[in-house]
Amino acid sequence: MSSRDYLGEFEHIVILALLRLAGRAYGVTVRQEIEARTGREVSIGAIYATLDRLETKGYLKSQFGEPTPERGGRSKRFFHVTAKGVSAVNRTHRAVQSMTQGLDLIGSHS
Amino acid sequence: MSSRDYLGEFEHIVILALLRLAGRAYGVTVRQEIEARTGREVSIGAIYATLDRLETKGYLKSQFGEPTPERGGRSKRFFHVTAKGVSAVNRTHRAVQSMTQGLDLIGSHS
DNA sequence: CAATTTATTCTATATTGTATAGCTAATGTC
DNA sequence: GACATTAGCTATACAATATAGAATAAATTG
Repeated sequence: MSSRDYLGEFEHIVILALLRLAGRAYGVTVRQEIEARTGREVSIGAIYATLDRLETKGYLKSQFGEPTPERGGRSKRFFHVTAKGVSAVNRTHRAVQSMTQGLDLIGSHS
Repeated sequence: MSSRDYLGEFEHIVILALLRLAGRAYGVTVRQEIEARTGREVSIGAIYATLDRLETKGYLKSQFGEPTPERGGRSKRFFHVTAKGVSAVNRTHRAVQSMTQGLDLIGSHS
């Protein structure tokens, strides 16, 4: 465990997108998945910046695939989560869960 | 909803601490609650900086209480979460949940 | 090879995360 | 009441994360 042990808010979302996209995760699909699921709009630049950071930390790995026979289309960079990345997700989840334990939320707060 | 709609990772933890501490949340107890629950050590400065930001965004409010009759017992600044703050927590939770839906985690990833 | 398309990289800036040091207001002691 | 001691809060600074937009690259087609 290095200096910052918990995933940032957006890092968390991005890494979850990778997990659910499994073998077909690359910039564009990651963005789509996040937008489709959460309704949150994010720039493609934001996606890549985060992917790069996560890879640097060893939570992801990536490799370029073969270009697909579509109009245009340079080759995609596919990402997958490492075991270390999965640990980070779990750690982050546990932290929130421990703080949420026994709270009802949706409360009546002024 | 303004520019950044989701709580940052630490903001999230801090606001959850306030919710569970209810009427007795102030700098010191917030810090204790987080450390006790998550095992995560945070400086008191980090706590206040985050509380101040959350208050600026309207997610919290604070007021000073009466000084307590202890040695050094100066008055505490008590914090409570606003309705807007509760909404932010829920929004953040929903985002993660929508991304987690149907994932097993604890997976076998390389 | 120019135009078009899909995808990635670069760059720049705002917001968050985090620690340390310093300041204030209480109480206790002589 | 001057001064030490204590609990709690503020100020400041800097590193890391979030985010957008423009620029660049690599394919495909006529």
